[in-house]
Amino acid sequence: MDEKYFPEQIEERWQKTWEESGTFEVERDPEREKRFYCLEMLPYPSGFLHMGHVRNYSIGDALSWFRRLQGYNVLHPMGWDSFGQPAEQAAIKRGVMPREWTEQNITHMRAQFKRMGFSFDWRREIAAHTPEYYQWDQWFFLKMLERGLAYKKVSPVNWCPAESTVLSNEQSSGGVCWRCGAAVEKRDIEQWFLRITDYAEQLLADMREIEGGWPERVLTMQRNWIGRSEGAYIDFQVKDTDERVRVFTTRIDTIYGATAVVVAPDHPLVEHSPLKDDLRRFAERVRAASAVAREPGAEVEKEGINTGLLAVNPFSGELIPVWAGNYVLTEYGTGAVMSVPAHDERDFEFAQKYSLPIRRVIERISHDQPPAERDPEVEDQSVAMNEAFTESGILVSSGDWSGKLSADAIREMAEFAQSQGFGEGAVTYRLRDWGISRQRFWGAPIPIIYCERCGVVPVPESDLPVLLPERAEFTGSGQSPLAGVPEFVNTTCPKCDGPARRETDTMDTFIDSSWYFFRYIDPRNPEAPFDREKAAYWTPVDQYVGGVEHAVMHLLYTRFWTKFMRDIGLVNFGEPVKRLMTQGMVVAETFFREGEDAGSKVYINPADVDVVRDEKGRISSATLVKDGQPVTVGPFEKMSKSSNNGVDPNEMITAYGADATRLFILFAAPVENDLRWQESGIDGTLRFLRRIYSFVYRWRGSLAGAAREAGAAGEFSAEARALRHETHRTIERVTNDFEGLRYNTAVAALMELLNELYDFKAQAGSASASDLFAVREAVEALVLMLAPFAPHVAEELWEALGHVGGILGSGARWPEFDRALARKDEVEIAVQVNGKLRGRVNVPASATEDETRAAALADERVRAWTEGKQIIKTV
RNA sequence: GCCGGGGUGGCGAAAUCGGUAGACGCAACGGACUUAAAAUCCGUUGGCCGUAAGGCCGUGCGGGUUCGAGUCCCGCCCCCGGUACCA
Repeated sequence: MDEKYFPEQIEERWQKTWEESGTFEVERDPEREKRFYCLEMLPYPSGFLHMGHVRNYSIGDALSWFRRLQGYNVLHPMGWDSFGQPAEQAAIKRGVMPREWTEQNITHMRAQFKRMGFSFDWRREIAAHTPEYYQWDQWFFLKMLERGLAYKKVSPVNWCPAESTVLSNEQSSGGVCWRCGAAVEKRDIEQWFLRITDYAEQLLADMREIEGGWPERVLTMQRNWIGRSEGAYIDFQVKDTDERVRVFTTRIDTIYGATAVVVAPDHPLVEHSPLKDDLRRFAERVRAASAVAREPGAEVEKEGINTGLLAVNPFSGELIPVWAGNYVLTEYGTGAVMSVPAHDERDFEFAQKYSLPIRRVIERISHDQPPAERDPEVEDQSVAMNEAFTESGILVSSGDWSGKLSADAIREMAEFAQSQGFGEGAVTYRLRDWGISRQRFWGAPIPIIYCERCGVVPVPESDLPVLLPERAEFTGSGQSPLAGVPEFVNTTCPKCDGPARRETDTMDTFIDSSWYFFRYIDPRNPEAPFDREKAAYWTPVDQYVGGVEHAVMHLLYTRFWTKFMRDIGLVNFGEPVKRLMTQGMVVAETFFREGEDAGSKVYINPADVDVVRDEKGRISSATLVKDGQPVTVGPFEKMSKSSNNGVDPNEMITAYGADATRLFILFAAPVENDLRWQESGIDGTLRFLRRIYSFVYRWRGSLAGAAREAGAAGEFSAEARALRHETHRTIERVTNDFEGLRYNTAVAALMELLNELYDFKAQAGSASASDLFAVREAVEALVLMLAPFAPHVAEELWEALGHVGGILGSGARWPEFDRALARKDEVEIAVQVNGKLRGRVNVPASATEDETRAAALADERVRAWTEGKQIIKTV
């Protein structure tokens, strides 16, 4: 141990020790029932670690250390989400092959991870782009195909024009590409789908199992995304044709108020319209308009055309017009609605614009008077209503159904429709099947062969993996580069041996990440994706940590995938993750100058800026170091290339050490909050590490001989008792904070304990045996509790305190607190008179209410406020 | 619009059950040490009034419950995230 704290030396030394002694390598051990699977979302190997990564993995790493110290067998693995777009972009731009590019990046990033000192079991490392991994993607695909869960169809799909590829609904949420933000277009393309909709009901119902363990907002987002809607299908006969138009409604009770049927512009029914040419033009226009990315919240003007067709309301027999409207969506429900202007806002707006009748058929329930039956002759309420009445109530002007409550009518009318053969109760979902075909090279090939004679033939399991070729032409044309590799495309049919062609699309990379954490438990298994026994021991994941941006992508897909794995007998549960933590972003100040073009900004890296602060510490101005001229101070933004406000973790490690960097990132804000990066903050945590280091340095000689048993230390002085109280109280707080992942307060508690140690009156070298015992107890607890945050320095200090073999190797355990010691034997009670703080008194913790009251009343200041008054009180 | 989460010092934040608001840290200011700087150590730091003792005010706004409200209830405002012609 040096006199001064040099993070670099310490960190290098312990990283080497950990690696050599396999400190974080674990095996399934059925004897050890206490096991813990701690997982963080695997990174895309972009080549560089950023602060978001550091935060993500520091959170998981701290928890892993905590559980290890508690005696758990902890699985904490790491791997690479190494298929994907950027590798292919690099190939297009710079001609480097995706595999080469990716593997270089992995090498570089792995070294960065090691430099952070994260406690991964590196023997279990996996990478999605290796055939040993992606063959199981292909295997799962074949299993889904067998079970009818994978199918191919032509459908309008989301197309990202910037990246020339198809996206799933989840990946184009909000009408923009999840990766690049480009407005998504619709294209008709034949592609493979997975029937995630078969699991819609389970995905909703099983949320009960993870409620409390997952953030409420993630569950809400998934619930909304699945979008379950209960209602009924109703068929309207179209006059003078054999066609029926089927609508979906959740408000069948309002059907007597339907004054039109409105269909989507490209609904098949419009072919029967006498105005079909106009309608086709209308459909074109609507289609073009919807391809433009819209501002969220911007409402599109409702437009429609009367098709000239008439439909029969099956309940009332009434003939109503059929319109085509831009507000009816092809992809939801049946692409057709019954328009009830009186009771639906959209229909109301549409009816007003096109002067359709508005007929009220639901009244608010009133206890004073029965609902008035409307005069059928004057039933148009266009004047009387100035907005739609969308609540449920009691039916009026609805034939035999009048007088019923909405809830009853909804049920009974659906049953009636079914018995009459013109409808049925139904549940629809917003969730669509998962389109997984990508016109990409850098992904797992879809294991399908097209034979002229046999048609679509799955690749036999024994022929897996379907290997990606080493090279291809990268043009960015929108067709898979695989199509241009004849030795890949041309093959023979597994059934008839005749000439055949391979599927050239690859799988969505979200398939890789849907089950990767099961591969960690058995990463080299050549026979199966993983061993069931091993899975039964390690999974489900106890704690998962990652960004919230995956709420309706990865986190939904992986729940679906797990349910499928359960159905084919690989696991015996349907929820892969018990607890989920979504960490906040790392944000930093931005600085910029006006660019050449009006309104454009040139962002300047914070490292190149000098800031001037006013006496309150607020930034008052900033100048560019290079030229001394002022720059504009912008808002805090997520660290990114585009805002040029990223901080390189490598530079932080060089300047402050991995320990201080990790400690700061966990201390500066609660894990779910955004974290404002301020370099001065990391100074504070470095200071804390230096203080604890120099304290141990000063005391280690004296502590070496200190008693390890409280009894041997004899009587404790008041100060030693107070220190022991602080120690045990801190252990209690920190332990509880770990359970709730409240790292910021855990670190604060450690800082407080260190402050107590600095305030402790005894000096190293002259302390009594009992003082030494109290200090030793405090320091050892402090060092062990520091290990999850700053493992290198904790190891160094643990060794300095006389322990051999490293923290985990020495058999150290998370400190236990003594409940009696954690409680104070004397408490300060604040005395309030009429709700105002008037004094403080110290009483023994065991004091009765009467004693406390007496003590309170004896206090001078309290007496001054209670003099001559009657007293009624509580404690 | 709807759903979810928030609003506490100059800043990040704390207050786990309705009981001392602002722990811990940053920044700032003052002091010690130093030829000097860095580092380190000590102190001050929500606002107002007061020489002081002390008092008053203070957790987005307005009400309410309570001996007592950052915390509970009612009504608003604002911010962040998600999402939408979803029938």
